[in-house]
Amino acid sequence: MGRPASNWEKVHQGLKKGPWTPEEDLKLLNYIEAHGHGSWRALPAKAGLKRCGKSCRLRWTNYLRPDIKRGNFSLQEEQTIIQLHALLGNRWSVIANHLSKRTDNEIKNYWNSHLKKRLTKMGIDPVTHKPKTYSLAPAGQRKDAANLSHMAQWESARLEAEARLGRDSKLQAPNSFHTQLGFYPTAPPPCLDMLTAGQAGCLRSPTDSATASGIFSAAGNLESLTSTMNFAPRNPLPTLVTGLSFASNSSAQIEEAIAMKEDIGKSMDTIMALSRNDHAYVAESLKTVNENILQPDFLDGLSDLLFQNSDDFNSSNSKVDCENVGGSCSDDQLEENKNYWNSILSLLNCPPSGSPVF
DNA sequence: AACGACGCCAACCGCTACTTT
DNA sequence: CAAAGTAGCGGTTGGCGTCGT
Repeated sequence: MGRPASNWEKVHQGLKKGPWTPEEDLKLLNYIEAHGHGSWRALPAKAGLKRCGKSCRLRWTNYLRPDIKRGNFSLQEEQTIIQLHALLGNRWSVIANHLSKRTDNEIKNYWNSHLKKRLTKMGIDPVTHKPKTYSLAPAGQRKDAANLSHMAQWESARLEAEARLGRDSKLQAPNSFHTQLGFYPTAPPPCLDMLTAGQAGCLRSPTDSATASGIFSAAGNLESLTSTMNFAPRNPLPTLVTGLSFASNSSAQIEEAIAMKEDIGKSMDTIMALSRNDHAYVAESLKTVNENILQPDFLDGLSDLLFQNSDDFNSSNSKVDCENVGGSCSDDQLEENKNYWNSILSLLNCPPSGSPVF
């Protein structure tokens, strides 16, 4: 008798499961090289494979794709994964988007089998990326960290948008080789610094969330941002606006900066250009909208904000952490922490391909 | 040499989001 | 606008290799 077959079993009756043989790999590879993958569901029959389309897609994306880097992770890659995981959590596909040539599955496995344990050994909670004693910290220190958390929320959303645009751009700008194969390798997502600025400008009060929502909706592909941020009710004064105050020392300057950044929100053309990877248009448009947004001062201010927060954090929680692991906090370690956040910033401000948009 | 414990990683499978009809 | 189809994501599983006893 036994249990009734599940839906999956009904659909996949007679299909092979388990490890792929070299013959199967070859069939799949040959077929995709000749015809592209097209519809994954239809592919197995056409390619002469007794597998489901999903299995073929997974085998291709995680193993056979020619643009996959295999082997040990470099120190740089490890650092990137840890930093992005601190911002994004288990959003492996978004993280993978920033580690060219690595698959989300590979990163996920590496995290679970290596990095998670390493962080745990170091006394860091791999989920929150905070020292395990963090919850005992005084309220003021937690507030500083909360600011960082807000920052992370924004950057998380931005990275998600980048990943989305990256995916979309694969569909929009294939080269002949990829057209032939029917797939597109990881394309450099356009730099969304303007979105960061847009967020800062448009979200200075809870009521402005509607404006932001409109912008993201108009951008079409960015719509899901609104669903992941949860910004307005909980964050009446988003951290990035505070970040602006580091770039502009007087309130008049802040207002001016905010007003200018709202121009970006109004510039739907610019956003649409961004979503279609029309970098030249975006660059030109931004120049006319607000020349100050992407000035180094602004980003430095943002960076300072992080440093200030992390310095506070250093002087309290991180020191606790240092003591926890059996040492004391030196200036070097503080500097290291500062560099940690600096590297996050630089990571976020540079497309993974290293190709500057502006 | 045999066995069990453990770790790694490819693949599975269910769920969700997105697209098409 | 709803339903159906499709693709993508992420948690989980199971097989295989390695190491220790």
